[in-house]
Amino acid sequence: MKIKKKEVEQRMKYFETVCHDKGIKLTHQRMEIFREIAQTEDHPDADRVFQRVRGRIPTVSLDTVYRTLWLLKDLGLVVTLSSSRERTRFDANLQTHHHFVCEQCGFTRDFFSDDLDTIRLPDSVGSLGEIKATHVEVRGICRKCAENRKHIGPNALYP
Amino acid sequence: MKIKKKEVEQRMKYFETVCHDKGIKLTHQRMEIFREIAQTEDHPDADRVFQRVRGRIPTVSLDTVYRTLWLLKDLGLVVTLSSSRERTRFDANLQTHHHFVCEQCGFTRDFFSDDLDTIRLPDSVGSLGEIKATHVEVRGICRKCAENRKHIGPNALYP
DNA sequence: TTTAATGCAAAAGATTTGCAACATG
DNA sequence: CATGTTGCAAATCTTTTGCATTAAA
Repeated sequence: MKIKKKEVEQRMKYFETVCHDKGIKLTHQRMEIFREIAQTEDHPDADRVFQRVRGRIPTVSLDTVYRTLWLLKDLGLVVTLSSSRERTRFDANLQTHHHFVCEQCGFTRDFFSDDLDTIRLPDSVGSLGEIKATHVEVRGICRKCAENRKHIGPNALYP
Repeated sequence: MKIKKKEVEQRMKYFETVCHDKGIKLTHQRMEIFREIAQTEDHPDADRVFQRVRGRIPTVSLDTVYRTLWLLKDLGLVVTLSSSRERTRFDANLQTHHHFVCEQCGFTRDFFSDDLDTIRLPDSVGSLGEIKATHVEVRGICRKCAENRKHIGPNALYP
């Protein structure tokens, strides 16, 4: 599904502003890679972005796509589905439950809530398909990572 | 964090029952791999399971761990965090929103809900760390996949 | 004894890195 | 023009597969 042209233009403008403010060069590749994500609602992965951008810049390389994607994430211009650069993780707890995940170190802990288990979803969701399960993912910074940051100072990128 | 011994025993019992009922052989490796996930709350990935099981079965191989993990998932004995065997996917929508994900094909669509954006989390969550974002992941089967299943019949494993 | 499961080694996939050439500001 | 960015090729990491051997039922 396509995002409205006007919205895409706004996203591009914002992208350009952020890059300019942070002294990040606005290359042809970066613009097309960002545009690709900005103009679709289907949340492509790196390879899909690569395939599509290649249609417009035939010489673009996959590693540039990867580098740009993580850059965009660091700049806060895109978000990732499924927390981070993580491998698949397994859980033997079959009760309905939810997760807190640390964005920094991947620390994950279950939590339980009857309220959350019974949340009502908008009707529009039901029309997308048959719903099997609903669960809540809370992303944050765990205590240990917060503690480390304090010691190192607020500007440390990787504690 | 460790799961209570009694709970682990129950999970093991259930695992053994399911394997027996489905005619799946109860090998030493499978038992230790399942036990590893059943006895911890930290949701290990394949390699972490491998490292830990290796402490007890030094000759176990990583590919057996992978095969067993996916088998356990097919049997419904474990669940995976972050939907499926997917690569990281990117999203330029910075508004708070939620996702419907098809378990079969990975089809993903945003949805919005003021109710969900303001859900109240149990206090226990706050004690795990600083909360940055909360979002709801709905897993299901999209209409297209449901349609395909119908044509092929209810027993088709992979339409 | 029969059949499925394992371990090995190798293949296939995905992502990252070093470096010379190049483009942006 | 200076520096950051790209593309390439190669390295690295993760996951899967084919096949002979082994073990469960």
